[in-house]
Amino acid sequence: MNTWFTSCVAYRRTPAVQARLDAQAGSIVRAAMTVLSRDGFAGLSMAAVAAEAAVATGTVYKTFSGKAELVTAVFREVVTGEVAAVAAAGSTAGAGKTARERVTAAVETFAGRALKNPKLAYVLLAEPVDAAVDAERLRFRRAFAETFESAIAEGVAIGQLPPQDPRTSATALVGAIGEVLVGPLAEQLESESVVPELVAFALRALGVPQE
Amino acid sequence: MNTWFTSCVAYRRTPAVQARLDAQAGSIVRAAMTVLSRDGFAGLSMAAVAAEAAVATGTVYKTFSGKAELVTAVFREVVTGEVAAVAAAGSTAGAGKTARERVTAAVETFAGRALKNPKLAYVLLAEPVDAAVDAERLRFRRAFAETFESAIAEGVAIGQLPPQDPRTSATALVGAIGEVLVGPLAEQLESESVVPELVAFALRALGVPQE
DNA sequence: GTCTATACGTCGATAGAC
DNA sequence: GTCTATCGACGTATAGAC
Repeated sequence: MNTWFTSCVAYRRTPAVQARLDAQAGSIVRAAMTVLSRDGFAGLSMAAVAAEAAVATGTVYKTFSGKAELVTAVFREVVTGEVAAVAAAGSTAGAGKTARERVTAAVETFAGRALKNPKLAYVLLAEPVDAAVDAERLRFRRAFAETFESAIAEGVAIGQLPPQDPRTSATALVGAIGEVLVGPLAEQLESESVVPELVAFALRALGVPQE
Repeated sequence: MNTWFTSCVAYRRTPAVQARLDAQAGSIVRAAMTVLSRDGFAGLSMAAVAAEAAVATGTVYKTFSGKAELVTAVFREVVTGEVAAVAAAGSTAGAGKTARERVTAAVETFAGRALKNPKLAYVLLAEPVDAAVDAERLRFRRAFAETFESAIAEGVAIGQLPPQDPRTSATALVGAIGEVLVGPLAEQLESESVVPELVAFALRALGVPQE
């Protein structure tokens, strides 16, 4: 009668098993990213992810309680990477950079990465899906804005940028870039001129001195 | 047994009846706008709309096949009005206006109307709902961008604005304004300074000469 | 309005880990 | 030997086609 209880306590998840489970979770998320980049949310079915990860559908539910959880996990994973890339490009780390150089680098990174992976970018920015994804997008946009905000604040502080509310300018810039990219991304055309136009717009908008 | 069939064929919709049906459709749409402004999409149930319009729920289905159709009808109705207001504000009609005056008027109108009716603006711009509404939003944003585009093109043509792609700038501006408004709208705070900040951002972004 | 098809989530069986 | 992770097929709901 107590056999279940005692033996259950006796069983412990060993480090090896835990590591394997963790690796599996990572593998499933990566598979989902692959599917998302290729087929968008429209193609992101549990079956497709399971197939891509080479596991059974039931196995996916061991790590994610349902599709919603999987979707948000993948979304966050991708966004984290994108934000990090843009933050690095616009970072103050390379000291001695002018505001012009930093803004240019950040915008080019943002837009350039999007245009190199248009399907994924469209998915992140605009593909009509559902309320849960919309809510994630709001967070995503804010995360981007925050990386811009500190850079702008510093530019204003050291007089390289004219007086302005860094939070507003950063938010506006993220909205501007996102909105402009939606068109080209939706139609899969990589219009060459869009990135330079966007950089010029951003430089003017932040009041970066000409040349 | 045939009574239904014969009377159906014999029955013709008179102009008076048609007019009443049209009026009722308009009344239902207006009721839906009221509900939307007050409770957002979350409160936009067929029952709530019917109650607001003082008709039975079944009556709503006479003019709209389902909730999706009602939602898009209302969305389009509201958007048409907003676009017209902004277009009028930034219009070339008042000839002799400088680019600065027109940009300022358009942005102030856009943002001002949004902040006067925050719930409705939040609904139009950002409230997470579903794919159908998201798709409508994309059209909505483009409609706005087109009104800005012609004004910018003219400003560039007559040399009041520096060379730039009017389509890109217009799209970017719509994205910027929308993104900035989402924050204040979501939290129902009417931060005083946001409109002037937004105007300043827009003037810089389009390259309007200082003062 | 009905019908089909697609996809989510579950369940029992099997194989392997402890 | 016991327990658990994995598999894959099935039930069900919903959306889209005719």
